[in-house]
Amino acid sequence: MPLDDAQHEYVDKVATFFAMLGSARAWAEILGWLMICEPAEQTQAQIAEDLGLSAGTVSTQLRSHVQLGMVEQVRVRGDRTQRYRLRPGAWYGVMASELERIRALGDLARAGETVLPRDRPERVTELGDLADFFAREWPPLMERMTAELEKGSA
Amino acid sequence: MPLDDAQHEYVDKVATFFAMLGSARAWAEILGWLMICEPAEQTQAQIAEDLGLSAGTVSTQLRSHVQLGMVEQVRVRGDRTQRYRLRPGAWYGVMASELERIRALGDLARAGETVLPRDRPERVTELGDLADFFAREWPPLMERMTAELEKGSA
DNA sequence: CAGTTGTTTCAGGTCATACTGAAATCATGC
DNA sequence: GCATGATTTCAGTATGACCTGAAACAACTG
Repeated sequence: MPLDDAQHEYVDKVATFFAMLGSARAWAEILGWLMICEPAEQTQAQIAEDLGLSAGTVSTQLRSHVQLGMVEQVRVRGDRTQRYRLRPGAWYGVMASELERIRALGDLARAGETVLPRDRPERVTELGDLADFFAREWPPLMERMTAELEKGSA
Repeated sequence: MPLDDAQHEYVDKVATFFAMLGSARAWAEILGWLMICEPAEQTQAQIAEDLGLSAGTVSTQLRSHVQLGMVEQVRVRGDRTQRYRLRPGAWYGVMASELERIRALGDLARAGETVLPRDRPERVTELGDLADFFAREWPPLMERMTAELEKGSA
């Protein structure tokens, strides 16, 4: 089913947002469309057709989504075609994975201690303190988040 | 003062990290150098010389840092040259500004309500709930952060 | 006011990457 | 096993970003 005007506008809005953050346009368009398409499960061919993208682009960018954990494949017995859909809890997963980046920042700060400047060393140490703080706070924050979101959907 | 081996390695580490997140290499190198250079205040010419970058690149990328609030200019009376340094609390500011992105995500989710799919509408609504959650949690988290970091530096 | 040094601007070269289109590959149904 | 259609791969193109180098500009010194 092709996109109507409102859907097209929304896909564009999502694509613009994520493109601003550095994502490939096609990557972001696919994400936007998978948020609102009907049914939620779509084949690569359908996505390519609906968004006017080449099959190659859809294949590549979908693989990226799958690797990032945003999208999952759905096997349908008796049907040759694979379907893809936004993974339940996809948004939650994105936030949870931020912890890895926080840890990487902490590593970066610790590596800086070997070249710690005498003048204003807090340029480096503040980063370490910040990373430590978030490394401590993030897990309980994630727990509160899941508790809150489940409550909403119950 | 040119970089010694350890400093060069660290600048490279910082540059690689931020380049992975999509930053320009020169932007990230300048950031890394401003974290550990001595003294903390540097002129554009010094930075260009030390990092082996052109004056134009340093001018452009430094302006970006200033606009993002990471770096500030230091006026020195009686000296023709402007100096730049990593802003105190620069890392804190980065985290605090995340609230804007959270709000933007919320706007995106709300815009999606006009095209809410019948099948699995939580693809959109979960994003909104998530954004609302973080919009509520972020300010108190920031307060705890500042309290904690001040305690450490006291 | 001229000279010197630091900064900004900008045209051009270089490089990385997104995307396409087509060929190859794969998976399934008959 | 063959035919069909979906998916993957890949060479080629194009778009855009980064960076440089040079010229214009600004700010201070003597």
